[in-house]
Amino acid sequence: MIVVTDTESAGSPHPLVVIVGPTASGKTALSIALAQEVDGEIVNADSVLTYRGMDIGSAKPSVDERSDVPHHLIDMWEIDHDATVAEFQELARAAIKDVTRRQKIPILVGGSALYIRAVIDALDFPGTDRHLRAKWQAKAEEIGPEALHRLLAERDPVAANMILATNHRRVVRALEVIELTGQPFKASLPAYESIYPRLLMIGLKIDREILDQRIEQRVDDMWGAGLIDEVQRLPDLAGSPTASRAIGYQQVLTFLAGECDENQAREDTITGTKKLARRQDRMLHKDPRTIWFDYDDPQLLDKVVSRVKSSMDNVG
RNA sequence: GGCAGAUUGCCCGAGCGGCCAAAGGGAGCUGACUGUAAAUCAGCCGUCAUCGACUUCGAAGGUUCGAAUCCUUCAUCUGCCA
Repeated sequence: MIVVTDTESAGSPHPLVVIVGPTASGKTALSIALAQEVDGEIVNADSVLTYRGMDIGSAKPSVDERSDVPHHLIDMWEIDHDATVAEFQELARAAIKDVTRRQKIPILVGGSALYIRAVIDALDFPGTDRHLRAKWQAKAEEIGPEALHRLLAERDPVAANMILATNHRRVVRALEVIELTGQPFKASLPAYESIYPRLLMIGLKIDREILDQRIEQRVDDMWGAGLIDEVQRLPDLAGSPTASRAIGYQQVLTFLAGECDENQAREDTITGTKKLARRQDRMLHKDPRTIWFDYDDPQLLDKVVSRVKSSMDNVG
């Protein structure tokens, strides 16, 4: 297991603060307010915020908000960049190191458990190879999913046992990794043990009914703010394998392609966002390290600030 | 006012005498996850429950061994005629 060395974090009085919660739970507001209180800097852990030009549909913090507090890993990629967790992991760890070195508190903010865990836990990604992946994808279409799964079973019975044949994407990925590394595909996530010894995880808890209302409101606001225009200003979006999948963008692209009407796209965005938020929430709740607070607790900021401060006092 | 057609579970929608608790889809709930994760996939989804039992297909009656499916009346909605 990788452990961050003393000079990087362990001996530092600065913890790594992580703020998690489903989409529309108020992470952005909390993280900015917290950063101002404790002299922190924000490290984004959201895959869509990394893209330049995707502002409205990603609910990206505004330029104003970002001028109050330094933000890292936002707007760092062009639309046609293939996002990968492996690359993100490296950049995020480097950003945290940099913030810590400057004696500021890094605040990692995101809704995807995999992205958060990629940064804070001992995950080692084998990387990707476009050609290998394309090759296996083609193979999948050629011989069909069952045959592909049988191939996987020959090469790595353990992985095949853990991956359903119907989950083409994971089967393809497993075959890709096996060929890339020459090693079996490790198909299970590690324990919830951070490589950052001074970790404080804060979760925002929100009732689903209220969350749904906020999502509806948020999507309506996005429409009013010109999400469709934004998509039209991004000619590369449709061809991008990762950016085009973002909720809201995906639906607007479908509308612009003439495959549904505008209202349908708006409604699909709402339900898509609700599903996303639920999935995020369920996954996030499995992490036993997270300390949960009500999203609308009037003392929220005070409580979180005092957690952060007490974790700093406890040094040594 | 006259003629024709509809009414199915949270929503859409198939079913047109037994094989129907009722296809399929959506929504919802839950789970998996070293990947592209705002992705991908799986299970559950009338009620209670172990096989099993019980209440459903606009409402009320009727025909039949047996009805979501046939008949009658009522209610609501939709087309054509006035």
